[in-house]
This record gives sequence, C-alpha cells and structure tokens, in this order.
Amino acid sequence: MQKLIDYIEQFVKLDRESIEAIESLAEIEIYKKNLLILKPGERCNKIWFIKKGMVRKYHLHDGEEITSWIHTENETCTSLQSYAQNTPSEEYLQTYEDSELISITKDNSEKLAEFPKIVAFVNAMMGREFANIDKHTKALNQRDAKGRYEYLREIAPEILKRAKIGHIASIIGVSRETVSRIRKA
Amino acid sequence: MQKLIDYIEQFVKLDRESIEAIESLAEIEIYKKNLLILKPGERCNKIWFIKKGMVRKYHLHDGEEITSWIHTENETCTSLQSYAQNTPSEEYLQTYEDSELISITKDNSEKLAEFPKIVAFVNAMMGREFANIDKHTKALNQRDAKGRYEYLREIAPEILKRAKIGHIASIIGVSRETVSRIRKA
DNA sequence: GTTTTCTTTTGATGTAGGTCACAAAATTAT
DNA sequence: ATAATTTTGTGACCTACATCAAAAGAAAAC
Repeated sequence: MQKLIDYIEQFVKLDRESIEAIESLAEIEIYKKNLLILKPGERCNKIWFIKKGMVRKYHLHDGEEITSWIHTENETCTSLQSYAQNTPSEEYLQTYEDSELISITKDNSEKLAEFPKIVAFVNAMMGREFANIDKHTKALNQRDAKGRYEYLREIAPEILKRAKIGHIASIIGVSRETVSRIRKA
Repeated sequence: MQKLIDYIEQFVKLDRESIEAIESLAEIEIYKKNLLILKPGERCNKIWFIKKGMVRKYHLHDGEEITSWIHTENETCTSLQSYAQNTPSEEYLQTYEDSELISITKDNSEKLAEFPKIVAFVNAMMGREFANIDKHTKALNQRDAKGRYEYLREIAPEILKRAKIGHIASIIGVSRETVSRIRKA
C-alpha cells in the first residue's frame, strides 16, 4: 500500500487521517496474466493502481484488437470514459503479466471526498491524465512511423521493453511489420 | 447569459441561487475575428462559453500551424492542459469569426464551488470533454482520409460548413489537397 | 470596380508504409 | 526434450496520400 501512498504524495502531501482512510478503503487484487479485468458493456467503477505488472487497454474495430495503451507499475488505470461519465465501457482492460493491483471503487472514493487532500489529489491526477492524452494525441499525429516509435521510447520505454511488437505497433498506429523494420534499422 | 444557463442545465438542474451566482461572476467578452485570446506561454485561467462565433485552437509544429479543433456556438472552450494543470499554454486560441464569449475565471469558478450544483456541472463537463477527446482520437486513427472527413461531418458539421479547407484538413490530419479531392468526389 | 491577396482546385509525380506470404525464432504445452 | 503454437522478421508488391507547381476562383483592400 505504501507505493500507492507514495504515488498520491507526488500530487499532494497527505495527512495521517487521509492515509488511514485510504488504507481502509483500498483493496488489493492479485491476477494472473491475460485476465480481463474490465469488458465492454460493464460499468467501470474503479480506479486501479498498478503495484506490480502491466495492464493493457484495448478495443475492437472491425473484429480487430486496437491497443490504445499499456500501463505499467506505479501508474493508475481505469476506463476513463466509463468511469467519468458513468456509461458502459467500450474497452477491455486486461492484465498483461501476473499483476498486483490496488483498487479504489468510486463509492469509496466518494467517501474519501470528505478529505480535502484526497479531492485535491483526484483533481490533480485527472488533470494530468487529461493533459497527457492531449499531448500524446498531438505528438503522434505529427510524426511519421519512426518518429512515433521514438516518441514512445521517450515517454514510455517500459512498453517498448516488455510489450509484444504487435501491441506496440497498434499503440502508435502503424503495422507490425513496420515496427519490425524500424527496429532493424 | 441565458444560453450559458441552458448549456449548464444540460448537465444539472440549477437552483435559483446558483443561477444568480453564475450571472454575477461570468463576464461577457466581444471580439472581432482573428483575434488571439490566448497565446503560448500565457496561463489559461478561464473557461469560455461561445454565445456567438467560433474559436480556433492551434499550435505550431516546425513553424507550421496545426489546428486541433474549432469550437462553435453553445460550446465551452479552454486550453485544457494549461487550465487543468496550471501550466503555461502551448497553444493559441483565436476567434474565427466576430464572436461573443462568456468567460468564467478559475478564481470565480472556485468561488462558485460552494454551490454543489455547479461543482457537479464542472465535473460532468470535464468528464464529457475527456470522453470526447478519447473518442475522437480513436475514431480518427482508425479511418482513412475519406473516413476521417465523414467522421468530422457526423460529429461537427458546423466546422465543415464554416471553416477553411486548410484548417479542416489540419484537424483530420490530411493535406489540404486531399480534402479538396474528397469534396469533389 | 480594379487590383492585390488569400484560398481552393487540379494535374503530375514520388514515397512511406500497408498488405500478403512465408521463413525463422521464441514461447508454451505435453 | 519434443511438438505445437505464437510471435517476429524479411522480401515483393501496391496504393493512399503527400508534395510540388501552377491555374482558377473568392475575398479583401484600395
């Protein structure tokens, strides 16, 4: 649980009460790899913090899997669209390796809302997520295949090290073969 | 101001006090076309609601203007990254036609935070913005030039009617010439 | 209303990267 | 270990779209 506290403290310094509240309401979840922790149609009512492992986010388009991101240790993940809007998810969340996650349900995070520090954290985290999506979108659109690959190396080297080439290709929107050729060069 | 109230009431029903609070803190801004209302380096401390006109959002890449979106009547606009993270903006906001905007500064929106209805609105609006960005990104990445153009027609027909072809091309990430050819066909 | 400037159209040409097909390599299962 | 399966690499080919250039059209300025 300490890792989650450390993560939150990147955003705001927590007081004793806030830490205790988080510890009592967060839950630990252990999963084997390739397990679907969220499916389309389900409402996503949790935010997960990844203590160990990776979680892949993907959706289907014309029967084909499109990987939008792979989250690694010390990051949070959720289906933003489903969580923020309270609508059925359109995407899958799947463990990519054997993983240990810490989850906080939306109900519990509403209970935590009486702690101002925690509200400040959630806002800051959401703000950062927001800004990141915006940044990535722009960055990827402006680059060619090589440039996209290199951008991914800059901002998420872990993905390049640990993900399959096909998933990497999907994230940056090029074909598997092209990523293979970029690597060779 | 009524249009802003109507807009907010899409998200939450407002009580009398909330309406009065909004009316006393929101400001009306009148601009001629092509005026820069936000420049890179400035901190964006406002959310604008567009009562009349259009606002183009763009940034520079290798000296070239990349248009990321054009907002039309009855929409809000802001530099999300700058506003949410309180960092200097990396983008320009420019009126695209003579416009009437209603602005609420961040300071004032914090004053409005004592009204729970208004907090609920801000959260809902941010959630929707978030979900939209996410949706657009995915939608555009999966389509070819024609498909992207048609997607834009579905979700923002006003842009196709009123924006210059070069800006439309930039939004969907294809060349001006290609959009011209798509239109001809 | 004419000139100047900005925007769009159209044609010709080049190329980045997609698709297909199969071989090599690496994982996983038995 | 060996076999079965999944993943990655490589070559050949092709097409969607970028880029360049120049004309036509529209809007703004005088």
